[in-house]
Amino acid sequence: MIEVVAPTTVAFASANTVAEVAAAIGDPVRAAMLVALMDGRARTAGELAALGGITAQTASGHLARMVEAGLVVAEKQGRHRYVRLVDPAVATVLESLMAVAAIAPPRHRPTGPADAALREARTCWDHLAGRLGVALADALARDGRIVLADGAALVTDVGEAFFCDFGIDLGRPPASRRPLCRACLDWSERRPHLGGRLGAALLARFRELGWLVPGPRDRALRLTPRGRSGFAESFGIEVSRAPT
Amino acid sequence: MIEVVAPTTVAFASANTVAEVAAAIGDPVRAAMLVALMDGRARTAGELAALGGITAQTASGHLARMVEAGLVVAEKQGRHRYVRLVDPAVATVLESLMAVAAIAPPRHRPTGPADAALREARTCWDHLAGRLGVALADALARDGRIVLADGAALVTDVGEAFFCDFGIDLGRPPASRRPLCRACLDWSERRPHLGGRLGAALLARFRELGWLVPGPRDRALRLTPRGRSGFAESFGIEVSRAPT
DNA sequence: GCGATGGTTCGGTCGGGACCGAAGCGTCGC
DNA sequence: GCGACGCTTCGGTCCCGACCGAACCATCGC
Repeated sequence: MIEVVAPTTVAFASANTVAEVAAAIGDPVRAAMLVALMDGRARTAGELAALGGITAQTASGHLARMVEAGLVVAEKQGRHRYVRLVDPAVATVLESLMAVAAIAPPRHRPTGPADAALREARTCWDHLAGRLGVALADALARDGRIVLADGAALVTDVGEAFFCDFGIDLGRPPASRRPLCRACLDWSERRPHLGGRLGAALLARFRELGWLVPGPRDRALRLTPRGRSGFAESFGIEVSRAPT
Repeated sequence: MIEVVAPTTVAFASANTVAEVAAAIGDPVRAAMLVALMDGRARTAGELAALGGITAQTASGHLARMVEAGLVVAEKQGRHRYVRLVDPAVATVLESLMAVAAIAPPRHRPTGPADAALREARTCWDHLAGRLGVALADALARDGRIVLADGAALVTDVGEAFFCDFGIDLGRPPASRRPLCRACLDWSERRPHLGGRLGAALLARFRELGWLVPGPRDRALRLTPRGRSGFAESFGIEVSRAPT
């Protein structure tokens, strides 16, 4: 018997605070900073200022506002101040905003060469996104290693054995309540890729194997020749045009 | 063999457009309007103006901006202008914003009586959310009718038969690409409830059976005495304190 | 100690946008 | 036709916030 208990004193978010959070994202410079932080890594205030093309003092104001809104946290380390997203939920907001922005009528939207690399393969929080990420989810589902139905994702028994062979230990640490395997909507492909602990472990393993190397500054990932053959052999994924 | 094809000409969302969409949400009045539209129903411009406590001409400006940002669509009908969310993806953004707002440190956040009713049971786009929605998902999972693992949700064979008995036809209309059953994070409970086609069908059936009746203006749902016993008998859900 | 570096605070400018009053336009009811 | 109604456009006010220059504070290397 599941009982619905009386109202708790949980914090309640009214429509006003939705506006506050949205407004804190709704500035070109701040949005760029947040997107840059989506890979989960922390950056210094100076890096973020340079990224936004603004002076340090303006960036300081932006950061203060985002801290106030509960989007990022900052911790001092020596004379640097490292900033990171406060929670994966923030990355989720950004992804969903991108999805809505992608629906909107494509007005004058200049797409540069960096965009192409991002569409190809990038990190989403700590897992793999982009065309390669979607293809990976498709391949795993095709081979019965995961079930990818209706936006949901589950690891099968076959899959568990496979991932173990591939060098990923899915033994669940009791401390972590993080979902094992989450279907995360890819904003550029409009189809799901794999998130959660499995998604993170897969990306970590790919980097360990030297299949993917991170870009210098942005979230783009570069596929190495070894990765090219690796994805083909282990997952049956043929990348038609390798990004150079 | 799954092939990753060369880049398509899909519309690309840069960080700037994320800011545009977020800024279009990031005003207290506009956010309140959008939240009011989250049930998927359309409202007239005048209703939304009254809801925000502003004059008609100011509301007109807000609506124009939200249309421009691709958040809502408006269609004229006689001398009224009906406004609705452009896509469920917009509701997803709002839900995720609420989730982030709920994480943020609970500052002076006055919670009124309407909030309590909303926490109890409400519509989320077109399905059931709130404590009752979360309890329903829990109960269905406990009875093996769905599998609710790691934020994912799948209907079992047992469940399919049960839902059929309950008066819900899950035969998939080929035209609809909408997920059958989606785990939707409940912002007030921080736990998943059921969305997708199944979630929508369940709520529709509950209203058909007279178990739940919609509130006059907001998204709150009221549990009827019949619903109280119905939820107990069919799902084993005991609501400890019925909202009057 | 002293300068260099990273970051913040203060003061001031300036543009965008939220708001309303008034006027204009289309639709409905009579 | 005529007024009532729903909504938009125009013009104007006002305030918030994004930005920078300058000064200030903390830390590091020496």
